[in-house]
Amino acid sequence: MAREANIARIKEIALAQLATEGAAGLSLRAIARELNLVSSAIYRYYASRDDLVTALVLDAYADLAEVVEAAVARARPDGERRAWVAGATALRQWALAQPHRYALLYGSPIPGYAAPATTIEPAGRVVLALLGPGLLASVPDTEGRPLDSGLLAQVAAVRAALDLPEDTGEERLFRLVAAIAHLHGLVALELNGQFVGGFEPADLLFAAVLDDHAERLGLR
Amino acid sequence: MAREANIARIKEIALAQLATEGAAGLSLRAIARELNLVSSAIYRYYASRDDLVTALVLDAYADLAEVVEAAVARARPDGERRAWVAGATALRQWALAQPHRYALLYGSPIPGYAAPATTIEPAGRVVLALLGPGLLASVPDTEGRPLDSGLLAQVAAVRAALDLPEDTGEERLFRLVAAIAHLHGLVALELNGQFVGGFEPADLLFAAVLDDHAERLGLR
DNA sequence: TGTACATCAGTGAACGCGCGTTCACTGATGTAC
DNA sequence: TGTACATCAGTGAACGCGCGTTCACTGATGTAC
Repeated sequence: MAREANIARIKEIALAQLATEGAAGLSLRAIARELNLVSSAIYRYYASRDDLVTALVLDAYADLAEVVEAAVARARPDGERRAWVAGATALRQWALAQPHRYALLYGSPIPGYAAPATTIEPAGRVVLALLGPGLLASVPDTEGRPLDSGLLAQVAAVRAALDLPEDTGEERLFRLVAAIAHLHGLVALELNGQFVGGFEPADLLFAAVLDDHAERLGLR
Repeated sequence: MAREANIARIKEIALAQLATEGAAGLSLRAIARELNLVSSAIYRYYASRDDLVTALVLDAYADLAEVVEAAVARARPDGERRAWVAGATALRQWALAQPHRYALLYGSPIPGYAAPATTIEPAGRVVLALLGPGLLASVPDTEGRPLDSGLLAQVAAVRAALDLPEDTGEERLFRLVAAIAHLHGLVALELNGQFVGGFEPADLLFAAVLDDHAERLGLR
């Protein structure tokens, strides 16, 4: 059907705009122009600019989740540690290759745009992909200082949001959440480059931090 | 002098815009309107929109650095560990109180705006503030696995960029850089809230991670 | 096989709005002699 | 003390451009009988 091909073209052009102008500069008129269409014709495909943005967000989450899932699946035979590193590295590569899409998902919010509730679950899928089917289970449960009870409750909320098994230890989950936050911190630093003038954490630092978390998570 | 008061007013209004419209929506005309000025009058104060943005960026770096420096200085008598936690917490509080300014410095880049070289040094000042006058020295030098040599070189680049003493151990510096990346990762997560639908890492998780880094850095 | 109708992608004009930047200018204030 | 001049904040009009969204419409294609 030509309709689907057109939708694909629209998204493609929209992504190119995202890359050059940023999310705030995404313009339906400019897309129409590039498609040799009259500006109002876009409304046959998306009811509004925000609708298009939402479509891009959903696509990006799905795409990223798939990439991470695939990487984790490929590495799992070599152990959960390798799987963790592979998943995180896949996320980083995806972000480096398509910084505009990463920014769309994890960057500063787009002024005037509020992501609808439909994006919550796909966002969770990325986290689940990083955790993988076996990572959670293979992190040992106790280690180091015990967690504050309030913190336990907070972490339990993540468990609920992600629909993880009831018996997932909060302490394990806490360490995983912290590791994922670290992951995003490094990626953001690398992408925005605003950390220390000109310095990019890059491959090695990234690998070292991942490794460190693997060690502390007790993965093998 | 009235000039300085007007510059202050302009910046004030610009910050308010930043908060509501985001950096991409910052408009000289809107500022003029709010000041009951004709739009061209703004050009008596800033040569262009980008100039104004740069002024806001410089202000934000300076302001943040000051806040962190003060917090670190206050806590130092209680030891370097407290100083680290205090500095990081100050950064987080600043970011939570003024998310738009944090986004201006560490968020996704503003389309069409390239920060001039004059912003590099002020950016470094924030990192230096977090490191504090004594933190670097009080982190023990060796621990755990030795670092890859390429990574050592990368970390040495940070040392040069920040103008740190020649004898600053790379391994120490690496752990500090990683900790700061973690810090930004958590803050970005808390601000953007896009991590796991609706979940915010918040106080306790933040504190636990900071504490963890303090432990691993060997701070007391 | 042929006709009547519905569907739907795309048109073109318009509404009402925004923006950054330039330019020649006015008019008040401050400075030098 | 008074005059001539420079400085400079602010004016108002204009240039040339952008945007999202609505609306009545055309014309081709597909569907039902």
